[in-house]
Amino acid sequence: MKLATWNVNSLSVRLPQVLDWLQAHRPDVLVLQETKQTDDTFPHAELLAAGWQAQSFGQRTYNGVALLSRVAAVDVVRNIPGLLDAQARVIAGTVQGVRVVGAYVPNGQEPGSEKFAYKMAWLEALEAWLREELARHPKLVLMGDYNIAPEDRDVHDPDAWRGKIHCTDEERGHFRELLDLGLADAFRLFEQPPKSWSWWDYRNLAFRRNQGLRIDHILVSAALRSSVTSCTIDKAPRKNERPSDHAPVMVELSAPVH
DNA sequence: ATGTCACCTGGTAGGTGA
Repeated sequence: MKLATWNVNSLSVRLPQVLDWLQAHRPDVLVLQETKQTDDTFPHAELLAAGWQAQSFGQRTYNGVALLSRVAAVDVVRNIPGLLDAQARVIAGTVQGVRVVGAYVPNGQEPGSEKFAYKMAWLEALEAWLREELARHPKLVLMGDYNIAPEDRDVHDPDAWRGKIHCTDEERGHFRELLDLGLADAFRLFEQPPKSWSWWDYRNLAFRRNQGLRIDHILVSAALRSSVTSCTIDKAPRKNERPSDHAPVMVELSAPVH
């Protein structure tokens, strides 16, 4: 079973690339972030024609998430239950016996800002909900754009980024709390090339210089950990014309044990 | 390098968010 996450920075702009990528990799699940379009304009027909069903949770201009799967997702949840949130950031569903949570964690803008406080509160709520969700669904994958670089090795220039957004101790503390729920960072279950990033700023020729951060992650529950056979970042779409600033991250599971 | 991209409003540019 292949599952993937991709912040597409506008699905209406990136739909051709998403369709190409689906055809090339044929994942069972792909969660999208920053679709930036409302559900009434979501491209269900194009995706269905290619073989993927979609659950979308969009909004105008900002945010927006979707869950694409070859087998329809069931028990679909939009946003974090119990959290009053005007922003569309979470879509969850069960696909082929695996609970899939797709998340677009708030950016946070700058430590000390209101947006940073929102990010911290949002992560608290995510952790509380996931604790319950894991009890209900031991086989769980949490994937998306976390807007957190967990360690210095996930940052192209750790000294320059120290204490900056995505790299603060508070954000990294929240990432560790997610791991403490029993989740594992699938990417780090394997030896990986050094300087592996999932996001490169559009500015400063950052991609050409490989100046990026690893902020898109796939966390797997303890029940799934031993069935993970690979986890990779696919840089190829970042080389497209008009790319997203993020690359897809993909995980492969051997047939889930029932 | 405050260096780009996407989207909005409101208009042929400027603001916001990332």
